[in-house]
Formats: sequence, structure tokens, C-alpha cells
Amino acid sequence: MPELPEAETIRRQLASLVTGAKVRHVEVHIARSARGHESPEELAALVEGRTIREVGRRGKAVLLFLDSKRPSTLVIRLGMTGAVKVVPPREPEEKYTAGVVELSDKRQIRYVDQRQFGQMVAYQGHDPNSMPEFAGYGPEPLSDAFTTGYLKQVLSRRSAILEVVLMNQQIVAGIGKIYADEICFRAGLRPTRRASSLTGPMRERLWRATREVLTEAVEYRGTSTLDETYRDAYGMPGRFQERLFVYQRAGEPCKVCGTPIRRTAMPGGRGMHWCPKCQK
DNA sequence: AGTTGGACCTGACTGC
DNA sequence: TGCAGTCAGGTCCAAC
Repeated sequence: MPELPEAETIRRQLASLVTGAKVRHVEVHIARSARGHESPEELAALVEGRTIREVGRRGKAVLLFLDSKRPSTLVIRLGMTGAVKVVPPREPEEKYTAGVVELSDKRQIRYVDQRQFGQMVAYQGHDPNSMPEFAGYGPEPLSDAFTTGYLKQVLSRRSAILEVVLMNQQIVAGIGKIYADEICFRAGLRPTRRASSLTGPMRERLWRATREVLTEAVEYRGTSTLDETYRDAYGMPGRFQERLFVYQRAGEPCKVCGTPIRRTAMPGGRGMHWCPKCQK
């Protein structure tokens, strides 16, 4: 599912493909995917006729910053199965195409979302902090605001398990199931352990693992496992699945010590994957 | 306030 | 072969 590395991959590709392009027309094909608006027209009015000045990202969301005079932002939250592609005109439309942004050069930015957990929503202005979806969001894990001091401050007060805390966007933005599992593995910490139980050295390892895993995953252009529908803006799969140590590897031998990887249900019933020998 | 559990959604998979 | 049931998970909301 698209998390920070997948959203960042799409951001970079969109930036090179559509920066400077003008939006001619916007169509909403799945109303649910534009549920933040009263009507498709309301969304279109904030986007049509404007020029894409910059492409940004906040957590797992891709942001198209439009115009500078009457600034607005088109936010695309990818949810579980969202994908954003830039296609030539008259490319056959695939199933679950939720929104189409037609550019004045006739190319289209297509937003496809099979499970429709994602969302396309536009706002006036360019400041993500003023948008309700990002209210209270934690720091970007690859920014300078993400430090071991910050981790101490937020983790020491949390009784929830580490996996849940890592996936909490209010603590740190952009981490979901895949990378929470992988970060815990590389930090040598069980995802089942209470966040407040981490010692200083453990937080140091967690901080380092977070930066390393996410940075490497961006370099590999995200993760596309067998049942992941994730594709980048060119329709290509990512390659980080080659580098997964634990995610979706229950029962398979640990790549470090050979012990079978375990799967434990976390609150809510979702699986956490971890090595009982490498992670304490 | 923090934590937990259910709902949303569809396709893939399992078991009878 | 077919069909019901289960699982997957990002995020919101309700309940404890």
C-alpha cells in the first residue's frame, strides 16, 4: 500500500512530468473518491485553469501546488490502493479510475483507486498545516524535525505497542504496515513491545532504522509485493520487495538468522511480522 | 487523552 | 465448479 516511499516516488516523477503544465479540465468518475467536496464542480473550480507550480508531499499524500496568484492545492491521498499516473491522450481508461486531470497539452493525470479508501480533495492556499487532513500531523521522518529527542518525548508517554505508535500519523507522518514492520526489524525491536519501554539506545536504533529503511525504500521506488497494486507514475512496480526482511514473510526463514518469521495480530486484527530471535 | 475495535471497499484466496 | 466466508489495511469514528 502506498506509504511515504511510494508517495515520494510519485511526487518526484510528477514533479518532472507536469511541473509548469496547465490544468484544462477535471473529471470525477467515482463520487466517493471526492467525498471532501459537496460536488465535483466545487473541486473543479479550485483546480481548472490553474498551472501546476510544484509537486509536494505530506506523509502519504501527494500535493499539487497550483498557481501563485489564487493559490490552491490538489491533495491526493492514496489510501490502500491508490495510484497516480500520467498518460497520453486517449489511453484506454482502466477500471476504478476515480479522477482525471486533463492538462492543456492533452496529457492526463489519472487517479485510480480500487478500494476507494483514498481521496482527491482541493483547498485554497498552499499550506498543508491549514488543511484538516494534516491537522496535528507529526514531523516528516526524513526531515530535521525528526530527532531522537522528539522520539523520547513522544514514546515515553505511550503505552500502546510500538507498531501502532509508528503507524500513528500524529506521531510521525508517512509510515504504514510495510515500513513499520521493516523499521522494527532493522531496529532489533519487537513491534509488540510497549513504546514507553524503549531505552535511550533503543530509541537511537529506532531513529536510525526509520531513516535508513525509508531512504532505501525511496531509492528502490517503493514496494510492490504480489498482492500490492502499487505502481509508480509510469505504471511501473517498485523494487523494495527484494529488500523486505519480515513483511508478509510469516513462516519463512529470517534472512539474518534463519528462524521462522512470526506473525502476531495487532489491535484491530492486522498482522505484524517479526523475527523472534533478532528482535527483542 | 489515549487506546481499542468496527466500518468502509474490492479482489484474492480458502474450504466445503 | 461454485459459492460463502475470510483476509488485507489507511483512516475515520465510536466506545471504553
